[in-house]
Amino acid sequence: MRHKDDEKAQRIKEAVIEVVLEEGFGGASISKIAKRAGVSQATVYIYHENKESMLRTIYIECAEELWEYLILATQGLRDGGHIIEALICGYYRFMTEHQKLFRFVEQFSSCPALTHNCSEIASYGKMMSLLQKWQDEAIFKPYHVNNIFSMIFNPVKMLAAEDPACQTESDDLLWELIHIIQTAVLFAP
Amino acid sequence: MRHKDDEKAQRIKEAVIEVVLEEGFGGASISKIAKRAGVSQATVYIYHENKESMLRTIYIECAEELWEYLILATQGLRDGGHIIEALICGYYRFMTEHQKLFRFVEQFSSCPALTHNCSEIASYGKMMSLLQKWQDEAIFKPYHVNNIFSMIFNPVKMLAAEDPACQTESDDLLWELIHIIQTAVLFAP
Amino acid sequence: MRHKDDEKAQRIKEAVIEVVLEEGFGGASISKIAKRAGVSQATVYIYHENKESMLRTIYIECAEELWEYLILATQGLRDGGHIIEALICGYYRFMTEHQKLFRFVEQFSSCPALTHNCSEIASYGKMMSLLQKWQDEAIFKPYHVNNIFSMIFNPVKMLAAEDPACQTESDDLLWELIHIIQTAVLFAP
Amino acid sequence: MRHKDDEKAQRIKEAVIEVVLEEGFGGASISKIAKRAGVSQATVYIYHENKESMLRTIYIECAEELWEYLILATQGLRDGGHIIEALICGYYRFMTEHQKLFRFVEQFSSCPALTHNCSEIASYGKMMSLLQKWQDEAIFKPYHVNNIFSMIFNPVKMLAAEDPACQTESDDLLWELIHIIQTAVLFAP
DNA sequence: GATGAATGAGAGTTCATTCAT
DNA sequence: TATGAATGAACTCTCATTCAT
Repeated sequence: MRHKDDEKAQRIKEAVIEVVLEEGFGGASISKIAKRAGVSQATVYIYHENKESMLRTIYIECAEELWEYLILATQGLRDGGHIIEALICGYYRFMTEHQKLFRFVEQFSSCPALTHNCSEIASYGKMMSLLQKWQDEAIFKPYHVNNIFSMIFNPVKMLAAEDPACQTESDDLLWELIHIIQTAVLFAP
Repeated sequence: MRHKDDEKAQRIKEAVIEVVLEEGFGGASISKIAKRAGVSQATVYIYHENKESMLRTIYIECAEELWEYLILATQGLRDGGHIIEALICGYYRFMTEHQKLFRFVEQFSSCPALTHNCSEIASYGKMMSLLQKWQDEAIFKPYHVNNIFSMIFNPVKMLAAEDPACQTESDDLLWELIHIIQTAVLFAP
Repeated sequence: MRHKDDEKAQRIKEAVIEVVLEEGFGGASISKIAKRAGVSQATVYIYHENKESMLRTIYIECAEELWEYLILATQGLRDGGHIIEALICGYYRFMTEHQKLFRFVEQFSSCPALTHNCSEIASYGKMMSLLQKWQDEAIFKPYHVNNIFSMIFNPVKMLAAEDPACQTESDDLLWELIHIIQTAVLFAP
Repeated sequence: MRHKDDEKAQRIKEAVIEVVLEEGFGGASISKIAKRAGVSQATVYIYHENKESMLRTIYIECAEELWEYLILATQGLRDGGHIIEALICGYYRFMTEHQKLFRFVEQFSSCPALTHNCSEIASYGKMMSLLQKWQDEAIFKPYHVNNIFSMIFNPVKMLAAEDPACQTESDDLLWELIHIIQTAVLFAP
């Protein structure tokens, strides 16, 4: 299961994401994935033990990528306003710049039948610890960290669904949202 | 495709929801659904034209149920604080009381391959209009209605994922959340 | 199994013929036939014991119709030339005027799996006897009656396949064919 | 859909022909065909895209075989009497020596629902050209080539239906038929 | 006489997976 | 490492047929 050709592994990963998004988990067959990746079906089994583990592996990689991106985006920041701006903007930027990847993660994580043994996303845990740390430092109001998390990351998701044509309007919504969350979660200056 | 036996239709609907939640959309086969509903596979096709339209029909029914429930919960309310409380509490109550149904809707709506022609949920539109009306009446702060919507309904979803054992903790989180949103979206009293 | 509504029986018969011609025997399902006839599937079983016997019954009716038509067309004729003209012309006329019915018979009779117990077409036997009688009367050359039969009825079939647009050309072919067969089967005048 | 094992392809072809003859097109299921060929159902789909194209492909192969056989049988002949003898005898011999194959072609070609896009039989066209050539050389009487074709090939078909027990009687009929057609289509010597 | 509802059986097709090459 | 060929199991869906109304 160790591989020579990392480019082939990458092609398979992209194929999985694209096919899942286009056809749903039901329609994402090894045959379609292999065709899209330009390899034979048997080759897929050189890089992955079976279909389930393939999906899980790729999901975890994608989720890690998302949270690591956000952790990086806040590195060194100490001001609450900047932190929230960095998180929401970063989340939004990731969403738009890696649309497929992001949607794949969303779709996967909302399916209990798939997620039920995928709590192992390291950088998600790291992000939770960061939030906790910032709260310990009294950067946020003294709310439960879960609620802080929800307030920061859930509302912005809706912008992913928007018509990507109206870029300007999306930007307006985004900055308004940042302002709302800042006011809600931070102490007045 | 016309029916007499509404109880059979109901059994099929429940079976669909349960099987989808247990096995995901990929694993939800007609055979499993029929077995769970206690009818023959062929009978499923008396009540639904095909699998895709079956899933869509049931999804729309469930989504309508959710939003109608919330519309009812706010009927007659005129105070911003009460409205937000009713919406968030109602959402939470619906989530816990109709857990399967709710999770089915969530899972379905995060799958683009399925949703792509399901924008036809009437009472979702009605809810948006209500939000707009309240905002026209200056009950909410003058934010975009989309952001209002996101703030109210997205954070509370996270509570659905919580361990349902700690009822008390969930309640704490809920009331804190209501308070946060009220402060964020309403004018100070 | 005796019926009131002969018009319904007729509608079913026509539906069978049309559906078989359009979809082949493989695609001719009771459901399609019933829909085309404007009755319920169950009603078909009031008029026919089962699918196989339905097809056989209708086939025999159609075949009888064809041969009876030809027997009538030669009634009273005593001259060889006229007889052959009447048979070939009659066959051709039947073919074009009852195209569906004729093609149904052709298709059915070339399928051994269906015909294997349908040798019971009375007027086909009568036609063979007529040919035998005419030969006994030395109207035809002293060939085997089977060959006489083949010569008269098989070549003309090909005209059924022709482009029905070129009516004139078909007519030309027909009259030439009649002439050929007359010369081949009759004594020179 | 590319193959290595031509013997397997051949086994499938034979299975198709046999099952179609025994059960008709309606009864010829992939499952029966696969069982008869000694392969799994899925294997059939390695050699053929789907059932319809499988039947069509095999039909065309068989029809080509028939007409090529007859073209070969007349190669080098220049005398009208010999040509007609070769064609009718050849047709009859092919019919008896490749009975299954022949009946399969007959049954298939009389089913409009199947044939509707199978006019692509190359050697059938070649045979028509040959007939035309012979007629241009004044070997046949100046009849339409379609009628010549009908006269030569249609009557002999009937012998395929005869009880194959009476070999002697069949031979009698055959030679008589050849004589009839020769007289009809050729100039008197 | 007529039908809507129901179903077991089976249709064609695709699945995830294996293995010899 | 990579793959074409192979397959048992499972898929969605339709079949011919029955029966209570």
